[in-house]
Amino acid sequence: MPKQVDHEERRRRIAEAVCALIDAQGLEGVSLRDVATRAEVSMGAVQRCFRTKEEMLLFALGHVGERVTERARGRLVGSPAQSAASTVGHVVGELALLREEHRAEARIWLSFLAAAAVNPALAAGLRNSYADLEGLFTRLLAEASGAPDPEREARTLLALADGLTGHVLIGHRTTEEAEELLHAHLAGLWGPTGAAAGR
Amino acid sequence: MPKQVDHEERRRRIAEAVCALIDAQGLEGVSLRDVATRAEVSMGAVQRCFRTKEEMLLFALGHVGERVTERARGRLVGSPAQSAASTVGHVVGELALLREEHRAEARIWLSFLAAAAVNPALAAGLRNSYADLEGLFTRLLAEASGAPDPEREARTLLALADGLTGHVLIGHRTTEEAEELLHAHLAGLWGPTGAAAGR
DNA sequence: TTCGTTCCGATGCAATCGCATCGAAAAAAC
DNA sequence: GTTTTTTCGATGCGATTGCATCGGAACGAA
Repeated sequence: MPKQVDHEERRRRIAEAVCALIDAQGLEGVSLRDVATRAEVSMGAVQRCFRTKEEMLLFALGHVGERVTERARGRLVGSPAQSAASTVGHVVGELALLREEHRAEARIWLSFLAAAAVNPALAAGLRNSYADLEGLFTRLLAEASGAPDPEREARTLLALADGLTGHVLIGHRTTEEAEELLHAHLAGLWGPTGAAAGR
Repeated sequence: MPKQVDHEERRRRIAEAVCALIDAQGLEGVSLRDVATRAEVSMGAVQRCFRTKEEMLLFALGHVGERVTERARGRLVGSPAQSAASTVGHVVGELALLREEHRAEARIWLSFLAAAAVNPALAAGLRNSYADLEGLFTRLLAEASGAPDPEREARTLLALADGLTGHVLIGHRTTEEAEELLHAHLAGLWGPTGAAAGR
């Protein structure tokens, strides 16, 4: 009893459309009709995939969350031989979503963050991703730096990256400035005499 | 030819209503009708005060921006005799919008931030407030710490505060955790041996 | 008073929203 | 081949949106 089309694949496709729309016009600019058009499916298809709009957004949130953490994790295991310090720099750079190519994801992330402030379900979804990232950072910092409290450093780093991302998005900070600030902060982590991460 | 009612006063009143609505349901939940109802004025009044909805939102953004920077500045000059370190701690604590009483402002701020990512006019408004805050922080840090680059520290601090605020809003971080991280970061500023700011 | 101008609140309107429903096409069962 | 069941795309519906328009109240000048 094979279904006519792969449902999961379609959900993925719709999630991508949602992301594209959020990137272009923000969360408020996302209507079911536009999503259907962008995903090149009928409105009925969208409604069958997701019972309600909120359910759709929630899935899309999980989708980008997965992509982001996946990429950070990939960066991590992808360069096991490098110095831990350099690895931290790379992972954070990836995570901060500063690069132009990830600007879209940053906008999407920020939209969800703002929406989550008044929507418990979205907040729960976001917390999952944040917990993952924080754990990843903590483990990374634990083996990379001699800091006595890697968890504290990871939490600080995560918040700093998030804040910088927002500042870059509204043009209050350039990508270069943000990266420099991030690297300077990291350099301060392994003692005032330590060498900064590459770049 | 005195106007029947004070226009500026009314604009203020409407801005407050906008803020209250954003706090409760986010930016998407703000309609002209709801604003009028909340501000206890007619819809026509809202329309005469602001030609368009965007103009209204822009004014509201400026309104909260003024409130926030004003409060931070007030904190600054209000305690000139204290140690600079303690002052920094207080100002940042105020700015981070962590306290429950300022949670509403934090939500509003975050909403505008997300909207600004896809709305140049709002972004410009936000940049003004950020520039003010950054200048304030920079001057404060310059005379408070012996750090060689107070501007860098100010920028980092601002981003960290913003990031933490977001994390608190979605429940990924408690207010206490965030304050502790903020203070720990500050403590690291004036040399690893320096005393932390008061609490 | 009477006229003319200005300001006010209320209502109208076209567009769009999320969601429910429907007939037809396809698949499965027999 | 026929019938039954499921899945599809499309359309309908009530509600809500931002904005435009309208009749009347409030004021100053004559």
